Amino acid sequence: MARPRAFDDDKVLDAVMIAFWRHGFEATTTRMLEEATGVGIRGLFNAFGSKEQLFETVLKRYLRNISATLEQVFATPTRGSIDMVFAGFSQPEPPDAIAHAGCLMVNTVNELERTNDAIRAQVNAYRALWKTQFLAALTADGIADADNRAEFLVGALWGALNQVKLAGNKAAAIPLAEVVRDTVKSW
Amino acid sequence: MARPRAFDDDKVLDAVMIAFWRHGFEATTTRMLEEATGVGIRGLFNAFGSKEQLFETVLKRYLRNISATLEQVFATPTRGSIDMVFAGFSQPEPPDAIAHAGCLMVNTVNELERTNDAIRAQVNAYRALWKTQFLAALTADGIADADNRAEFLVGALWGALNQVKLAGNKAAAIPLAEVVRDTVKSW
DNA sequence: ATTATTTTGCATCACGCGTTGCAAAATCAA
DNA sequence: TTGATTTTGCAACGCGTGATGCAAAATAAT
Repeated sequence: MARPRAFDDDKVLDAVMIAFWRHGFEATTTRMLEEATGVGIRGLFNAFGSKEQLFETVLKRYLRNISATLEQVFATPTRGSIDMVFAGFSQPEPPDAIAHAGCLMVNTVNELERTNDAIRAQVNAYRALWKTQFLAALTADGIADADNRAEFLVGALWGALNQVKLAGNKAAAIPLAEVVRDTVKSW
Repeated sequence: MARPRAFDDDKVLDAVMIAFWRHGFEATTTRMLEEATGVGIRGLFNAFGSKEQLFETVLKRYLRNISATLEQVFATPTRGSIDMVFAGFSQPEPPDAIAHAGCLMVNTVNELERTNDAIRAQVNAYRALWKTQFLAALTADGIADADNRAEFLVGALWGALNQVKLAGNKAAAIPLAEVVRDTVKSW
């Protein structure tokens, strides 16, 4: 019927995600996307719409990825699940990872007013996802003041990720993470 | 000898600071600065240099402002000083304040690679300022593991400010702040 | 008044941005 | 092969950006 697409959508979206992750929405130019994906901008726009729609698609993908990981970690929600999250900062990252760029969603917070409502909604959804999981773990372990403490954990996590972005180094958040782990243990 | 400047430098820098605070460095255009200050861009550039230099000047000003406040709060550093910081989220803000925009320095983290080294250095200095004060308070109160805990407090504070920016509402960080206050009390 | 010096407003510059028009190329059912 | 349909690459567009050239305006010492 028609000419088939010459590139792998998943691979391209991953490359786009990394580009946005590293540089943010605004600072990532369409020319950079071309270079990162190896696909002409005409092809990208034809397949995924505008730059903003592309960003939206990528955020959805990011949310889905993390969500899948969280479902495993919090499969049986306990204090230990929370501990695993913050222990993650101490684990060395593979050389090809970009965990040193912080978190795509956290980084996006500062660009909210420059993007659309759908994007704002996704950042909020991401935050809500974390809170839900933390809350489940605290509740399952019968910990008091669970709601406020879940909110606290989300905030601490975002502070850690912000610090990672600032330092350009995942390990920079280890001291913070350690105190959080101790605090959770003490609840 | 020469024609005197027609505007008040302090007032202008305050207006510029608010503009950058609200929208970030990149998203604040020179035209917006004109409107915010009532001064033509030619006047601004003539007085303060380029947009980047202007941002640098404003960051320095911001750092100095907060530093002065911290010196008061931590004049006699104790647990209570730390408590005051996080209790601040519960205090209603005057209608003209822009505390709902989070913190200029925290917001700037995401723009670091798009600006120069001097700006990166100032953000780091700001973070170091907070850590120093927290550390002094913890040490003065003879609290163990002071260094890590000071790091933790900075991270928690930045997470809170990031949340404020996301919600556009200072009160959004209250649950987090309350847990931090309790935690500090328990040390 | 004259002169030296700085500020100011206007118009404008070159540049990079996101996006699109268009026609050639590629595919596959008929 | 034909024809319908989609993708692709090239060039280009309009727009907003940070920054500047220039001359008029404003000051204060001489």
